[in-house]
Amino acid sequence: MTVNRSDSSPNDPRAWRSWLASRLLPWFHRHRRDLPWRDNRDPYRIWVSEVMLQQTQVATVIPYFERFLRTFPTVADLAAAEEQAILRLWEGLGYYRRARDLHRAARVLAADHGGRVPDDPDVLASLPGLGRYTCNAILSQAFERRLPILEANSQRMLSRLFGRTEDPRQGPARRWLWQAAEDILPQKNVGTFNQAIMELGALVCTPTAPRCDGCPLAERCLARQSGQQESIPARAAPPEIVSVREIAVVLRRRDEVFLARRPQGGRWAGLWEFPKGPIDEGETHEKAIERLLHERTTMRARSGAELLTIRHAVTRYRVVLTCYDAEYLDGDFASDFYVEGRWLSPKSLVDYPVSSPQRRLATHLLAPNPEPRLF
DNA sequence: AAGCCGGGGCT
DNA sequence: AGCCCAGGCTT
Repeated sequence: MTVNRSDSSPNDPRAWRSWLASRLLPWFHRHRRDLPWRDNRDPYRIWVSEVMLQQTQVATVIPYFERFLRTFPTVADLAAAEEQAILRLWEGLGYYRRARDLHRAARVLAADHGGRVPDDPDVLASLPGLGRYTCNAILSQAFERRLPILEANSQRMLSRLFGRTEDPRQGPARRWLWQAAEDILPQKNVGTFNQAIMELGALVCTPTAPRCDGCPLAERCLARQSGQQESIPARAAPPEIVSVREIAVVLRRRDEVFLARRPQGGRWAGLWEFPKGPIDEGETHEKAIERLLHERTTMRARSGAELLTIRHAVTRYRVVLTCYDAEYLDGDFASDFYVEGRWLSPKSLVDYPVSSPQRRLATHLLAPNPEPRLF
């Protein structure tokens, strides 16, 4: 068996293990924020917090978390809830599939696992919404399982610590970072250690202007030694701006509102219904929309000033859209209109003081003869 | 591997 | 006005 000589290299994360724990754990003990999901090791609390924290900052999550746990203190409470009640508490957090997955997973646990969050990686990983990060975060924090985590904070912190100049989001670098996150795990206090890494990333090793003066790892940080702490992690290359043909439309028929959209280069794959419930059997969405619309759409993909133009002839459907610089359209025919800015961004629509962006949109669209508004 | 989901905070 | 955030799922 050959020995990988990198094992003894100073850049081998395994060689940093004891030093890291000795620097990180005392720092965390001193600087850790008092966050509501740190009150105890209840795996359900940790689970909910981890899901809410996905792509969402701590300060945003706190009030949602507290309200959520007051309403649904246990897995059983969550499992017994209506999805709409859960979504209502989620309004404003975004990524609403997280809430639906949380609900579905709670129902599985209530039905098959006695309403407990199991100390079992295979069971956890089988639940919707629980990927590698979230599973390991729960298992390490609630059950002291020796498993690594890698998310935005630790990814940035480890990239700097080990002087990794490549894009940490790309495959090989990402695999290296996961391995490093595993290699540096101490034998004890794994949950605390994982939290300490993230806390350092959140409080000290920040995306811009890292506070190296207050960093317990500064003396060995390779990025700092080479003055690259500001340039690591490498920025993702900005997405190439490509002109694509895309079309979007909001349809209203009787009391039902539909939002339809053709994804980039694809066929009519996306169609959501607002507020909910199927449209009539017998007429496919695709057929109806194809028939209704003659698109003249040029839209630059993702970001930048966009132009969305829709031409259509309406027969059975009524098309309603109120947005920036757009004309209010209603009736059996419609003229051209376009939306500038993000396509159907909730903020570009009416600021309606009710419920989620989706519901806000739906409510607005369902209102009789809404007035056009400029933003 | 890339696209998609999303509102809010920060510079 | 961008960039970023305690990611996961789908294609």
